[in-house]
Amino acid sequence: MNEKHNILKREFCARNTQIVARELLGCILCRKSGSEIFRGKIVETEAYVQEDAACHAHKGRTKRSSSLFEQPGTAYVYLIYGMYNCLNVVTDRKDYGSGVLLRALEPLSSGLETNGPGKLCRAFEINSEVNKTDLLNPNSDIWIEYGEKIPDGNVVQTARVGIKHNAHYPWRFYIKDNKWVSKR
DNA sequence: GATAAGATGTTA
DNA sequence: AACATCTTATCA
Repeated sequence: MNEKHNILKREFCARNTQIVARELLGCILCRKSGSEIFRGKIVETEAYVQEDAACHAHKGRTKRSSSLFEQPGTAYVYLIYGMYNCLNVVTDRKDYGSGVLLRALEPLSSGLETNGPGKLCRAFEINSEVNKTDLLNPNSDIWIEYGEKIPDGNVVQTARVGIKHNAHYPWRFYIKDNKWVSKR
């Protein structure tokens, strides 16, 4: 039996970015490291689209943002403040710059105690090598599986974190009362 | 080629 | 509230 049978379908990511950000809550990010597989439930996300000045794809395709224009389900990893990586899932459609930032996970394997996008990537050994890999490919060392469905009553939608432009947009989603959601 | 700013996290 | 730390974008 294939341990990756529950991987997300391409159509899941090929939708409106805010929908994907909402639906990704409860899904499982998986990372293979050697013979071990680490899993974490996604509990906090943020949506970024091309029209949004806070999005790295806002000014069009650049060397850094080019991943955001790949097909839905592609990973976009970038370095922030010279020391932390952040992981995005590309959404919507090819050649349109949009994605969902994964901000926090609930650890389902030990040793993954994290909160916040930077530590998340440190724990999962996500670096520039992961950039532009396909998160929906069963042969990849990192992928996303379907998890539990989060009812609307347990989803909180608020403003995004740590940005200057359009900071009031309520494009951040997290699971209510979940201990692993980042603070700030 | 130089420079400022940044989707963060830790420390005081 | 300061700071660590470096790539990218945006000038010149």
